[in-house]
Amino acid sequence: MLDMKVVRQNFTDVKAKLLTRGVKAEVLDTFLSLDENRRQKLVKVEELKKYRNTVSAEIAQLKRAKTDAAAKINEMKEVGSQIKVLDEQIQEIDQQVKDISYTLPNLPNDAVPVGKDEADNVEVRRWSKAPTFTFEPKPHWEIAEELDILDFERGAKVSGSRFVYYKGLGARLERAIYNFMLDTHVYEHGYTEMIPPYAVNEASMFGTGQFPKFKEDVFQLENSNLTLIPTAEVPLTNYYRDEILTQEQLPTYFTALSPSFRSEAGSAGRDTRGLIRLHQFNKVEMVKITDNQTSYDELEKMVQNAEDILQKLKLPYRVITLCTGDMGFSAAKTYDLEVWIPAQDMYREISSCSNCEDFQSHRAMIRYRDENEKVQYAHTLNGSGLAVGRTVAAILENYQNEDGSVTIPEVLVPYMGGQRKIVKI
RNA sequence: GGAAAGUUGGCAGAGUGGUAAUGCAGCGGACUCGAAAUCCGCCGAGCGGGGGUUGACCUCGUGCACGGGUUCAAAUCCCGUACUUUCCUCCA
Repeated sequence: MLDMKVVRQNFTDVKAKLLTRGVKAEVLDTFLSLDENRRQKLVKVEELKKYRNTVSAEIAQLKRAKTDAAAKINEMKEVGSQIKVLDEQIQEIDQQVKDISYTLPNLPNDAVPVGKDEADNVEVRRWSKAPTFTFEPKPHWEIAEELDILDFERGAKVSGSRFVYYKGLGARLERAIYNFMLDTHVYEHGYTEMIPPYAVNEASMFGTGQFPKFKEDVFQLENSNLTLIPTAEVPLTNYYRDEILTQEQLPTYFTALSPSFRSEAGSAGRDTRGLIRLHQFNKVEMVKITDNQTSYDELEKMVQNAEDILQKLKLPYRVITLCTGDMGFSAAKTYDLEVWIPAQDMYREISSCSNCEDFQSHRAMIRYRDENEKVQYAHTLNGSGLAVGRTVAAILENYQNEDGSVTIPEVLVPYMGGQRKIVKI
């Protein structure tokens, strides 16, 4: 959520920036005039309330002195009804202001390239080269089904499309990967390991920006206000919701493995096969809560933490900066990491690291006291480190051999009980 | 799922209709070589306005879990919701 004062005082600038994110100009103009109107009425009603407070004190005096106060009481009845009318009007305007402000995306950082969609994203760097195959590389779902380590058919039978069973060494591989990721983040990158709730309440979904705008993207539990988390970012970032931290608590680094549940409404027909787009997938998430000075340094470090995983796995990838039109709702700046998927002959997103600046902390009220004891909004960052299912897909494809077997990346061998290869039984 | 109690400032804890005691903590000062103890003074979040500065400040409103209601006036009365704790039941 944007700071109302910032919007008001820098309206032209804010408007220009939000237009690059697809917000309509008239929405912003309405927003500004509603705010103006609200403040005018607020001044009036506050004057009346001040008057009421004064006279009420007088009434109390008269009552104590057992004097007649009927005249003042009658006057206050009138004032009271005026206050009520104004309060109702203000409340109504307030609601309209909120309805708009809840759906306005974050302001892009100045360094973010302006653009319409993913075609305007900017590549920052590449690491390693796509492997060359002496045979036609197969898509990961074919490799996996031949090795009997993934079962999409039975996933569909038991749950529906976009659900899968990992089986045998497939399940073992998934577990090896996320243990490796967690160990690396905890023991090398300094994150605190968490196991968060996998269902969260409405306030938490609002806090990180999923609600109210993106309700159709999630699985809502019936007859409750609980939602299955679409990412561990939600419970991790909301950990400090409605709290004021001390500066010593910052920066805080959290990491967690969790399943992520997404309805994938509107993506029918896309990535219908394989591990790329499922209703449920595992992800190791990184979240940082920082002060408002160091968050961009922390973002760079977080991206490096994610890259470190890919480098240790020796998976070719590239880093891109998302343009204004392609960024997520809460982000001020986002780097995506895209891993090489040989069978598709392209890079696919495997991590997304964002600095949300104070956008989420305004919603979730995550604050800290600075060295002057002043309350400041914290900055929040989140990034995948990494999407586990997509990592499995990348490994199966990049490490596949002509005979249908898959070599285990060196760094995972200890996590696989010494096993170096997955072969057909 | 059943029953009861509770939710007040950083913490503890009063307050059953007249506008939030008190203690601890914190800040400033005195005493002291310094510290502790003691004494004196100050301070109660947060949120939203207005004026002013540009982020020293002044001022008002709001604020006693949240949302409504009654009243000239609500922490106090009424209704609803959430959460916490304890007991019972159930259960990995």
